Amino acid sequence: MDAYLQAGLDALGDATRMAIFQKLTHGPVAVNELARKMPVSRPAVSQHLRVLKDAGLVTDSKVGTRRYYKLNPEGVARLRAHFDQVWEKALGAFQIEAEKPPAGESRVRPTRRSRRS
Amino acid sequence: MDAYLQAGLDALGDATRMAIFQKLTHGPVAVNELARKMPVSRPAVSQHLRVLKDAGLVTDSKVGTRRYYKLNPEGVARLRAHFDQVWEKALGAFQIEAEKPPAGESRVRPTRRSRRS
DNA sequence: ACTTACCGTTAGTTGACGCTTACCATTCGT
DNA sequence: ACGAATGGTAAGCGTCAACTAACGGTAAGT
Repeated sequence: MDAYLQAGLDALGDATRMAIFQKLTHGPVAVNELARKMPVSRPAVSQHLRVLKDAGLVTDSKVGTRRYYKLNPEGVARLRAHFDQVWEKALGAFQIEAEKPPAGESRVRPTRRSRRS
Repeated sequence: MDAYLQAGLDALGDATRMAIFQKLTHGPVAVNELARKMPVSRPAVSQHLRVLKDAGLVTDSKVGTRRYYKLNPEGVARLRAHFDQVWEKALGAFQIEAEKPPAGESRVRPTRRSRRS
C-alpha cells in the first residue's frame, strides 16, 4: 500500500502534530516559539517535528542557534494528491454501487426470501 | 478545533481501518466477509467499523442476520472538504510566506550581530 | 573563556488502543 | 422449538507511542 499515504496519515493522525502542522501554516517558526504556544514540552515538539519531517511534510533550516521549521509544499502537495485519490475512489465507486445489486464477491447466498408470497 | 477533522483523521489514521475503508470502496460488505479478507479477527473489525461509523464515514444496515457496511458519501465528502481546507491553507500560505521576511510574532530579538568588529 | 540560549537525543514511564477470547443477542432455516 | 449463523460487546492483555526529565552539543554575546 502507499507508504507515503500511510506515513503522512499517521503523521497528521496525532492531534498534537496536526496542531503543529496548522501553526506552521502561518510561516516558518522556531522550535522554542512553537513549543511556547503548545501545551507540551519542547522535546515533545522536537519529536513531533521529526515525524513530520520524516513524512516529508516539513523542512528545517538553522539560522544561528535556532532551527526554523516550515511546511514542505512538495510533500504536502503529494500527500494531498494521495488523499484526493482516496476520496475519488471512495465517492466515485459510490455512484456505481448505487446501480449494482448488492456487492462484489459475496453472492449473499440468494436468500429465497424474495420468492415469498 | 474541528472535531470532525480530528475524528476522521484518526479514524483513517489506523492502517487496519484505512484498509477496511478501502475495501468498502468496492461496495457494501458484511462484517464476516470483511473479516475473512483481513488479518484480524471479526471482533476487531467490528470495533474498527464502530470507529468509522462514529466518525460518520460509514453507515450500516442489517439484512437478515448480516449487517452490511458501506461508505457514507456525505461523511466522506465532508471530511474531504475539511482536508481541502487544510491543504489550501497550507499551500496558499506558503506562497505568501515566500515574500514575507521570517515569521509572525517572534521579532527574533534583533541580534545586533551585525554590529560586531 | 565563560555564560546564555536553543535544540536534538536518550532513558524511562505511563496512558491509550488494537487485538483476542469469551459471552450474549438476534435472526434465519428446519 | 431448536440449532446454526451473524455480529455486537466486555474483559483482559500486550504493545506502542507520546510525554517528561536529564544530558550533551552548538552557536551567539559579553
